[in-house]
Order: sequence, then C-alpha cells, then structure tokens
Amino acid sequence: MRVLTVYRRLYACHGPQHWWPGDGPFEIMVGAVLTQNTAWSNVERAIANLKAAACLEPEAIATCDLRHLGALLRPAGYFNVKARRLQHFCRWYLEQGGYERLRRWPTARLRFALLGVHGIGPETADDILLYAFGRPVFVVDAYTRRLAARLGLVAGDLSYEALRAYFEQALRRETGYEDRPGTAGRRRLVRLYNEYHALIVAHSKSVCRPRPRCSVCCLARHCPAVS
DNA sequence: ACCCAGGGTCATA
DNA sequence: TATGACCATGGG
Repeated sequence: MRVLTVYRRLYACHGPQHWWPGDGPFEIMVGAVLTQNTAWSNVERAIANLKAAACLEPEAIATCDLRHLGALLRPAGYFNVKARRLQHFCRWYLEQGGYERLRRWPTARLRFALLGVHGIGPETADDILLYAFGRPVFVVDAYTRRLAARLGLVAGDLSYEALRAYFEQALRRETGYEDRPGTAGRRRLVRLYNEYHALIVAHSKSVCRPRPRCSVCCLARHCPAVS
C-alpha cells in the first residue's frame, strides 16, 4: 500500500487536526518536552500553570528555581526530570540567540544541535523542527511504528532514523514534491508531515466505530479486531 | 487495582 | 548494542 494512500484515508476519516495545539513557537517547544510519555491533557494543565505564573518565557524558565518550576510542572508528570530538561533547553535556546537566530540555521545543523541538548531526543527534536520551525521533518513515535508495522510497510524493529527516512522518502517520491529551501514543494511537505503525524496520533487514540469508518480503522489502539 | 500516555537517560551485561 | 529501571501525574 502506498504511504500517501494511508494518509488520504486517515484524513478522510478524521479530518484536519490543526496541529500543533499551542500558541507560538516557544510554547510549542515547551509542549514538546512536557508531552514526553505523557497525555496531552496533563500537559495543558502544566502549561496553564506556567502562564499563570508568568513563567512561559525562556528567560523566566532559564533562571527559575528548579523547585518552583517543578511545582508548576507537577500535573505533567516526571516533574523533576522535566523541570531540569526545560531549563537546560531554555538556557541553550537563549545562548543561541533565541528563535530569530535559530530560524536561520539549516535543518541538519539545527537538528544535530537539538539532539545535543540534555533531555531532547529524536522525537522531541523532530516535533520542534516540524511544528515550531516549519522544517520538513517527519515525526516518528510509537504510534507511527505500530501503524507502519501492522500495515506491513516496514519491519517492526526498524530504528527511529530508518523509519523517518522511510516515510520521508516514500512521501517525496509519491507526491513528487521537491525538498528545497524556499520552494512551494518544501512548504507542501511541511504541511503534509504536519497533518500526517497529527492524524496518526488522532487515529491511534480513536475508537473503532462501525460507521463511518476509514480503511485503516482496524489499526486504532483500542480496536477489538487488532489486540 | 490495574494499564497507559504524543520519551529520554542512565546503569548494567 | 541491547535490555531494564527510573521518572510521576491523571484518565479509563
């Protein structure tokens, strides 16, 4: 089955997802860290706490007392870990000159630098690249791996990088969009990767219904036909 | 009382 | 390099 076909079916079933849920690049980056292995509803509470404490800014987080920051992040779980990770990230972010500087970096350099920040792994880095910086990077998560494996597109033990390369190459080939800076093809790829990842998450969290149903409906997490 | 969630790091073999 | 432990809250 073509990867683009899967996308069309997911879109037909679930519609546009309007990701990333959040206001502005920095809030998106914060959300990307906070949502690590955590339900988004919990992240929303933590972000609300940060806003209410006037602490949803890089300077505030970078200089904040870790105990205080942890208290604000408590609803998101792993709050001690995430307080340290957020602070590491914000200090790095400010050292590099913030968004206006980082947005000038080529994608490969930006990705490599993000992966060097303590607490930023492949998925968090790619969330940031795609949703905060608008780069054509396909985000892989546990849902993506399970979906691709169950459809028989790839082996189940493929590495993160291999899976990302698979989706990016397949989608570039099947759409014919070219990935060159400043081109319409680049922007289309960004929109496609954005919506695709969001749809995989939405689909995986959805419950399989008799009607209406999409052609990949039996791959939802809670579908009785799968487990 | 379970299980899981839009991961990542670290210690161990 | 490949597992396992650990982090922790909130909803089903």
